[in-house]
Amino acid sequence: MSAATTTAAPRGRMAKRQAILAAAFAEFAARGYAQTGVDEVAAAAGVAKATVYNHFGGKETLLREAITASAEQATAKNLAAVERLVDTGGDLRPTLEDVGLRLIQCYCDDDSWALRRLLYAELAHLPDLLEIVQVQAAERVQRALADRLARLALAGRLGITDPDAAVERLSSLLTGPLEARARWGTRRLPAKEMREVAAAAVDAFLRLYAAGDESGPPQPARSR
Amino acid sequence: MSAATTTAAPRGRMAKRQAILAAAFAEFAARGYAQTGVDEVAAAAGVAKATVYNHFGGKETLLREAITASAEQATAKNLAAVERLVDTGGDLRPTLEDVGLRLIQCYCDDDSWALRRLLYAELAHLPDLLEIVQVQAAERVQRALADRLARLALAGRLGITDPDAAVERLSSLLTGPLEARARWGTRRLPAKEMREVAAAAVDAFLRLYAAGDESGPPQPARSR
Amino acid sequence: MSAATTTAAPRGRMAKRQAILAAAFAEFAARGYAQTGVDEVAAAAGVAKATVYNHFGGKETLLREAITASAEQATAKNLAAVERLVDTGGDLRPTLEDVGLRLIQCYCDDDSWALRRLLYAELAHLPDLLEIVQVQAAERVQRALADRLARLALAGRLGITDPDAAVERLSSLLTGPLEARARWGTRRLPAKEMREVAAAAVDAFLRLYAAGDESGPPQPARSR
Amino acid sequence: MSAATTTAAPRGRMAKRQAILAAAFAEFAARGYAQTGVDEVAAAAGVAKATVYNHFGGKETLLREAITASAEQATAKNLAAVERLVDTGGDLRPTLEDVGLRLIQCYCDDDSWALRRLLYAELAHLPDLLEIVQVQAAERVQRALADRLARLALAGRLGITDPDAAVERLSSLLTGPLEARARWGTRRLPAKEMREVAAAAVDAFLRLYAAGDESGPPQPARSR
DNA sequence: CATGAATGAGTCTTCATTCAT
DNA sequence: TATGAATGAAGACTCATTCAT
Repeated sequence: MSAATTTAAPRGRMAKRQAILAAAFAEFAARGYAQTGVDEVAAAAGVAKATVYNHFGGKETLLREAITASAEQATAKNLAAVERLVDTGGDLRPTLEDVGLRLIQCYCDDDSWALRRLLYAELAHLPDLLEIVQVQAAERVQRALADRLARLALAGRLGITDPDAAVERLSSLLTGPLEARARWGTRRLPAKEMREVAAAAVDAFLRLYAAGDESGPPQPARSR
Repeated sequence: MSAATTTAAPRGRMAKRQAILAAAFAEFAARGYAQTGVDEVAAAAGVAKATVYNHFGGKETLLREAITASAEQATAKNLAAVERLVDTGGDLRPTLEDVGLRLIQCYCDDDSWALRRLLYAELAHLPDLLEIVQVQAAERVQRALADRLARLALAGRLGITDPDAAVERLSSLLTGPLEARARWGTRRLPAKEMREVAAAAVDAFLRLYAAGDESGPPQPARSR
Repeated sequence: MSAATTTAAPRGRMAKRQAILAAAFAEFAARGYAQTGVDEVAAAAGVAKATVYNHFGGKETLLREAITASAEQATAKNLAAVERLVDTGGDLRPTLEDVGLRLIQCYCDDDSWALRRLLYAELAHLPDLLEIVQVQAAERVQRALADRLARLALAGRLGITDPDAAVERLSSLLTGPLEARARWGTRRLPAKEMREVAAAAVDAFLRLYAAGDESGPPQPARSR
Repeated sequence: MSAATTTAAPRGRMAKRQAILAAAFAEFAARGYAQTGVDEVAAAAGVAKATVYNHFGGKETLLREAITASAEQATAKNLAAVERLVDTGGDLRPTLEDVGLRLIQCYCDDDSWALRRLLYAELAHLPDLLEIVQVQAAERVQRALADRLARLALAGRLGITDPDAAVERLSSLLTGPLEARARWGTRRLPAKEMREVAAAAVDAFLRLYAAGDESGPPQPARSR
């Protein structure tokens, strides 16, 4: 998507719509929503400015739809990663490390950083964006991951009582270190460092939730 | 600071400067940098628009200085929290929970969310802001916390080999859950939930780094 | 052109461009470049301010193009006057007086004064304007006049050796008195006075360059 | 005067006033009246901005007084040149050439060009400036020159009937070529070229007004 | 439907001028 | 009187949006 800046004029109508969306996300991500003019988006998409209005009606809708589309793509990638968390019968650690690494790669993707930047920047301005991303994207991934962990617990491979709490811990251990290490998206993490973070997170996670260890989280039922 | 929107006209020159900075941060945080006019900042600070330019020379400098000032305040609060991590001789858990809770409170402070929003939003636009906040604020707190943990390890109270890695884990466990729970700053966490998160994080941390447990992190020396 | 201040909204695109140019020259001439706002030019042209920017990109370009256009018009008028200097076979004096009077009328035209005012005022600011006017306008007229005088000399009607020097003298005698008499454009010269100046200049010129009189200018080849 | 840009802080009150006037003329001449801020004048004069207002009350007065002062200096120089036009008994030509050259030098002085630029630029804006310069400066010089020519005519050295007309011709021949040659003040005339112009003008003048030649100007009494 | 052209509202910035010390 | 600070009015320029073709 970040490569859609210059496109050969698309022929179909839907192709034009897609080109505009892609250009919009790329430009907004590069310079920020307010700093990007509709002209620039139109130019990057290879259409006239008025065409953007014909398709989306206004700049705000354009942002909303561009963010929604991007969030959907990101969610799909995350879900694909989670779906690799299957019990192969062997050691769990390499499987978890693989999934962890893939989730980290999703998190560190350029578009992913751009999406978070746009969200943070415009949250105060467009609060309903939160709904889209929180409910449609983040929670779906969390739920899918919780499902898989619950299944592994049922199978006796992990000592998990509260899958939601376990997911929260695993996610925190995976993504917590990334903001600082990737300097909020301005530095590209080398693959080696990603693997280290994944390994460290999975190691801690396994020590916390070893099979047969029912000590789990100490709090009573979580209040959420 | 978020209450300084309407101020009785301050008398000294420095007082005016401070009023402008406070107003700028509050207004930028509320509506975003690009969406906020210098007029609005000036009005909120109770000065004329030109006075803002006399003091700061332009809108961008205003943002820079407002962010720097806010980051300094946030850093001071964080450091104060870290400094409460002293070995009282008794059980470590309540001390860690107290410090953890305070760090969470810092993280969940309105100004803190506002600061992160502004940073995320303008990072692409003003990359040097990262230096200020990353080096002057985040790393300083991390280092201070690592120092304290190292001291506790030396005293045999924690089984820590690599203090930096331990800090990374503790921070992740403490702040990782907050973005989703606080809905990126649009929901105010109840005190009870903060305590829960702190307790859960400290519990996991203590289980990972129990005294005498030298298993610690599995990787060799971290590559950063 | 100085009457184009209020125009019925022109329909074509070029018509709008011309209207803006005319309005710009009139307004700049009336109040000076710096004292005239783009709003005023736009209002006088009957278009929106942004339209001015769509066409010319900025205030400075607007001035440049307005001056260029005006200089072209003035040059055309001057050249038309010069072209009337043809050898009718009869007495040369009335022909020269007619041409001289026309040149004086060009010089004393309101737009002509305005053009000189703008040029003088902005020369330090926009030095390349000199090129436009000096080369494209003044020198073209001088050359055309020199050509005609040379032809008359060849025909034995005037005793001219160096046509450039002769033109310099004729121009000086014609326009030299005008600045003071017209009070630098703030006073409109009566037709009678124009005729007097023309007659006096031509009389002196004819006495200096009577046919058969080869005394001419005393210097050797001019050093320019 | 054009060297007064940086001044050691003057001590007396009048010295300060003079420094401000000199700085004002220099700055106005360099960048134009509207483009020059009062700050810049104050800085160039080495005083505070408010001091300028204490002395002159406003920017417009500052321009008026600076122009007046400069015009007085220019007039003095011109009058000094004219006063050298005395009958030495010998050939008139070298004397006239000397005076003519000096007048040309006055005309081509940097301050002189700057003065004309400012006048032209602000004439529409401040019409009373014309009075100052036209009456106090130009006409005084013309009258002084007419007086001298009349005296030479009375002495039988020149064939002049109407001294005003003769002055008009002499002035035109002297200064007419200068605008184009000096490119409206943007090119500095070499001394050789000044001498050429002076010689050519005087030669023409002497041929027009040779002693005993009473043909003079052909018109009836001039209508001014 | 796609587009080039036009626009009105809004923003940053400057500057002549005044005031308190 | 001289000055540093403050200000209100004004101006250049931009941009999201609409209209005529």
